Amino acid sequence: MHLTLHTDYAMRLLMFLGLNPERRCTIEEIAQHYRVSRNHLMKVALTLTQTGFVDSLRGRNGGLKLGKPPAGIGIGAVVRATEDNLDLVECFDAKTNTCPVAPACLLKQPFAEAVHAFLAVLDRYTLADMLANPKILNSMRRLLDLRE
Amino acid sequence: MHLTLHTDYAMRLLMFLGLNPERRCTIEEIAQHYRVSRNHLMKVALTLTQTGFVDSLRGRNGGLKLGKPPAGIGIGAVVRATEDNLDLVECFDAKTNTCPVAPACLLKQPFAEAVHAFLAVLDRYTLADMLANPKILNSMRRLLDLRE
DNA sequence: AATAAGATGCATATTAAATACTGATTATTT
DNA sequence: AAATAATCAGTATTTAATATGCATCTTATT
Repeated sequence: MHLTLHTDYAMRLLMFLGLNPERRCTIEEIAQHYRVSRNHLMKVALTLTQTGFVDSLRGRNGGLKLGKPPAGIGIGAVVRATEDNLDLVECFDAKTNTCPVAPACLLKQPFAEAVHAFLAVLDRYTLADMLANPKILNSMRRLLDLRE
Repeated sequence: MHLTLHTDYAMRLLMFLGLNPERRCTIEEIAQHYRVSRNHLMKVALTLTQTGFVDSLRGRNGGLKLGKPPAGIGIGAVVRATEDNLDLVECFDAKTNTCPVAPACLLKQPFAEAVHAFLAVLDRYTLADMLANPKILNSMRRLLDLRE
């Protein structure tokens, strides 16, 4: 059980923007900072833009900034937006299910409840919580300096 | 985010054994019942045998039966045994992590907590709960009859 | 001895995810 | 107006994880 890199990158991107609130950051620079595929990050940025977590501006001097204040960006909401398949087991999706016992099976309930609990925990945290530690800002700055 | 078929099949296998407590069932017949790969199910059976959830006997008249009473088989424990990679994000595993911010990042904590909550819910259920609905027995019997 | 079952290891196929590529669109600067 | 720098969009390719298949070995019963 794991989340996709899509979600992982989404969180990193949001953290980067949260640590640089005074300006627009380009996808290019964020990708370089994390040493991550620029193309993939671009799709992540698109998802986040379409869901309103990020505000994008095209053209020269364009780039990304947060679409909401960090305290308004819930981790659970981001995961729900970026992780498109939260169906834990085959039988969660009637379309693809092949298990003949599914209609009478009692397994779905606890799994659904477990996913709910999982997201409920993430809903208690926001991007602001992720930025609370001053060490992270220093660490990111240092890494940026090293690279340049 | 999803569990592997390995876990899915493990639960189905345990339910089948739980519904047929009076005899040993062969992997072959369970695979046929769910219309599932016999080879894959065999590996699932091995995992469950090695972790004690299932008791296996080789040779003629051999087969599988539950290794413990249904009320002693927790869903959370089964998931932990069959799902080998519960590392939600890359940085959970220091060996494979590539994110340069990981040491200072605050993201790990909420995700770890969320997985914990997820498993805690499953720990509240046992195989006995899954077998509580008489409809499932009927449904399985009917499907078995149809097939033969 | 023959047979029927699980155990084991290796090989292959399938699928989802990640990445790369190409071109289009938009805005700014000169 | 032209050049440039950025995001947006769609498609194709690569890669890795998962699932499946196959061959052989071991064990127990008849």
